[in-house]
Amino acid sequence: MPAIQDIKVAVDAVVFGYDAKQLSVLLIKRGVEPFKDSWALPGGLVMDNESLETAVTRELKEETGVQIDYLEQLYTFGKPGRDPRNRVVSVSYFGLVRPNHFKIQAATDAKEVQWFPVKELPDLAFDHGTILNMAKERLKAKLQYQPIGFDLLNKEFPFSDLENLYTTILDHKIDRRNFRKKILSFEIVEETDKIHQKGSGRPAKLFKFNNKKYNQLLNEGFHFEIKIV
Amino acid sequence: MPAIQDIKVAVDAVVFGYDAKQLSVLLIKRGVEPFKDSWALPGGLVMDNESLETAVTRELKEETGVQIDYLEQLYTFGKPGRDPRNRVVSVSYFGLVRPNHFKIQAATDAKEVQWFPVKELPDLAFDHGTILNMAKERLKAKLQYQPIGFDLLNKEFPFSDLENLYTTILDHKIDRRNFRKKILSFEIVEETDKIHQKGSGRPAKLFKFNNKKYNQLLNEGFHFEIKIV
DNA sequence: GCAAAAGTGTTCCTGATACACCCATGC
DNA sequence: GCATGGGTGTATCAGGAACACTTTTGC
Repeated sequence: MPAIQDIKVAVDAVVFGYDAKQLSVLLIKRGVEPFKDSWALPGGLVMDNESLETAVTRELKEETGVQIDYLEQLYTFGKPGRDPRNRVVSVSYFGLVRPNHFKIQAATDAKEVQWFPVKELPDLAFDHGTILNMAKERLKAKLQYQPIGFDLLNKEFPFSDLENLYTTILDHKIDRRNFRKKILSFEIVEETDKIHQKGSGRPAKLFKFNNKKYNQLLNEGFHFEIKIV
Repeated sequence: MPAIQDIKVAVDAVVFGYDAKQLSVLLIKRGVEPFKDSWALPGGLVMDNESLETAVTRELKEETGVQIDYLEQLYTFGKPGRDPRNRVVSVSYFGLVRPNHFKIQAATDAKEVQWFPVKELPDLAFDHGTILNMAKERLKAKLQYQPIGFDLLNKEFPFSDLENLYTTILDHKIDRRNFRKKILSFEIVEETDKIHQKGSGRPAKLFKFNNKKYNQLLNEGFHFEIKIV
């Protein structure tokens, strides 16, 4: 057993947002060394008495001001040398926010915060590029077997938003009729009596995800699945 | 930022073995406080200059003597209070071993090592019961979308072993003909020219998993899938 | 010859895929 | 009246599920 272990524990978050047919990631510009002025994932050291989840939520709030709608653990990165100063083990998280929680504001260690479309990412500090890639894979995979897409849309959304979300993130065409049929067959989205007008074209009914119904179906052995490719 | 962080980093491993139609887990009896004489997952503190994977492998070798055939990260547990002494964040791993690597031998912090059938588990130290449950879920899920079952069997195995492995771990009946047809249709297992005699009954051809072929198919977009339930 | 496990095909049915036209609105 | 996006049904096809008898060996 080592006499005294000298390793720090940090958390980092990859937070995705979706709006205007674009998938974006929340990044901060570091205000302190190392990698001062580089773009990086929001995150920081865990405090002695808070849980890992509390730490991510706190750091996100402090550094970016975003309110998170979905959060899960992604992976833990701990190779010696990933931080040039001390050994740091980083527990990374994967988060999603709705468009109306997009308001951001930099503070503490972050001198800037910005949403970057995933197609136009800057170089990232540390091994954050690796973490981000893993998060993108996770998002693509999960979209196909868990209804997490709804956490990227407004609570009430036109069907075309859902459809665009899938085609954009998975980068694949979908047959509109079959997609709608499939989603509706799950009986986890409900029609509302609201109607949405988007400039030109026929107005669209708004739908909403019924989470209670989803959990109930889960208990009965239901399995969400949208296969693309 | 906290002045000085006081958190330790550990690794723990849930190692599964399969033999004689039983799924077993590798546990150690702790030789030191806390939880002295309790059964626990093998693991321990990470040394300053080793990676997390190296740490698990080392601890497994030291404490149990097993050689691991498959290893992946499972989840990181870090709630304050999970260790009665210090705050310890544990990165847990999920491992599989083949029957012929079943030889075990206790050492260092472990005063005993033993394979426990998952149906007859003792109470575990710390939150190791939770970790073990998550590992069981992961195993069940992965069996259905990755060919990891082969890492629990001998390199060359009769088809019935594979079939029994699936029925045992997933706790569900499978149609022998459909199962064989499905697996063979993937073209990732090959017939060998060996034959295996198991007491009574007709001798069985031995098959082996072709990992190169599997990886090649993966690149072509192949997706392993055995759906049960 | 009988007990035990291995090996093997066909039918049916469900669910996925492919595909094109009409509708409601703004300008 | 035309441009824009929304809404809808059917026919075909592929893959999953159900199902039982024959073969080879040991005793």
